Amino acid sequence: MEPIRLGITDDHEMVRLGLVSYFLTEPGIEVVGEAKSGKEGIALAKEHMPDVMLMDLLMENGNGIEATKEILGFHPTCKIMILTSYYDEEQVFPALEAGAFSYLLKTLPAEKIAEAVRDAVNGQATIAPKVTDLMMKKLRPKERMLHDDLTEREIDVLKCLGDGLSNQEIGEKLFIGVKTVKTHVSNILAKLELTDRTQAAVYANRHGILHS
Amino acid sequence: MEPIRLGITDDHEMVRLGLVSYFLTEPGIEVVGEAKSGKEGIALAKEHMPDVMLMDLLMENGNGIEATKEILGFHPTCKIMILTSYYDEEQVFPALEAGAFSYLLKTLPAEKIAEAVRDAVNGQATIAPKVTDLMMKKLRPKERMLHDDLTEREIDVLKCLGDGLSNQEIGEKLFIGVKTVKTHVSNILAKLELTDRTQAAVYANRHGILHS
DNA sequence: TCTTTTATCATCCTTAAGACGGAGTTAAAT
DNA sequence: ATTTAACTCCGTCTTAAGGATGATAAAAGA
Repeated sequence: MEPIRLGITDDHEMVRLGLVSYFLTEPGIEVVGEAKSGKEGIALAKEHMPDVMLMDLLMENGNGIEATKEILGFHPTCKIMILTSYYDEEQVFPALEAGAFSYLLKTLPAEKIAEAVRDAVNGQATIAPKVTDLMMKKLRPKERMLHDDLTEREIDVLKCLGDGLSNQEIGEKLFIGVKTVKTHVSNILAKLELTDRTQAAVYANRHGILHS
Repeated sequence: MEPIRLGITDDHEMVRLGLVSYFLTEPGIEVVGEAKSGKEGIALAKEHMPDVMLMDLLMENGNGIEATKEILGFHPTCKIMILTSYYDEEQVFPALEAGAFSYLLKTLPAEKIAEAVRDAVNGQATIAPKVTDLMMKKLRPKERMLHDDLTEREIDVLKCLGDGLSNQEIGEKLFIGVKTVKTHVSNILAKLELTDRTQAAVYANRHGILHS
């Protein structure tokens, strides 16, 4: 049987070293190339068309998510396996949306990683338990936020309230009249079931409705 | 010249592999042992008394900071070099207080790590730039908080403001008259250089002045 | 002991806030 | 074509908020 052709993209030199040295002793898996950035990873994939690519996420030059999309563009059967230290929501979902096949944490023993590589070739994805937890949390119907009912403009006003601005100041900031602001504020208070702008300011701050 | 005797404590198998395989090719540095937890690291240090120990921080069984303290207890000349992925305040300062000699990030190329190990033996500490940034931030005299001037009672009132309570409600909660509350609020606004209760509420929330 | 700070309550005055109702415009949805 | 929703603006009315100022009593310092 042909060995599995594996690519490695990771900006940590030691991680690359560790993986390479491990897979040297691992029969059936051949490391066909290493890359230390997203860009290099893309080039590597183009050149060697590996069966599986181990891909770090946070890298200096072109992140793993972009690289994943790119690679799948010209090599759609490549099994791209995210191998990262983090498991933030910010990372996990974009990565999976980009088409990553597996999602592993670097805490995983090398043996398990090799196993996951073999599984990937057989169509079996491996997702780290901590990541599945996150997915469950995200996928379960999230509670309806009161402020989902707010219109865009009302959100604008609420953000200003969250900064402690007066109606006058809000009007100047949003280029609308004070009366208009008062209307928005009243509507906001009604929708959020609050009694005054101070509570609205607290609401905005505690729910992270702030100027981005 | 005797080779530098190096210990490695890290729960990531790949990192250990990477380090070991790198130092195999590095003259003058000999890896005398590996450990995959704080506890193992302590045992390793006890057994081999290495000149330098590369130490991860976040590990399952006994973290790197505890291990650092412990090891320096019986082997005070050991240069313990933190090698971690993170650089939170939460990690950096306890680690340095514990007696860690250097603080490196895993993003560092292997070559630089070897260099840092040699430097450590010669008494030259290496601290990652991102970490020194943190240190500067922490060490610079922290700005006087405006609310240091507030009296206890005013803090009580400010906490209530932070919850969006009206003067009436605050009075009921603190068992004082509305007039008194107004006095306190006015004093708070003057001391914090704010214009109204809404800004005070924002201040309270953003500075974490909340009911504990 | 004398002074300062803190906490309490008070009066007068001004105004920003907010409720309520009405209305015109645009854009999207039906 | 009609309805609905969103954004805008206007006026009236009521009240909570807040500034300025003063007073009293207890506690803490000097």
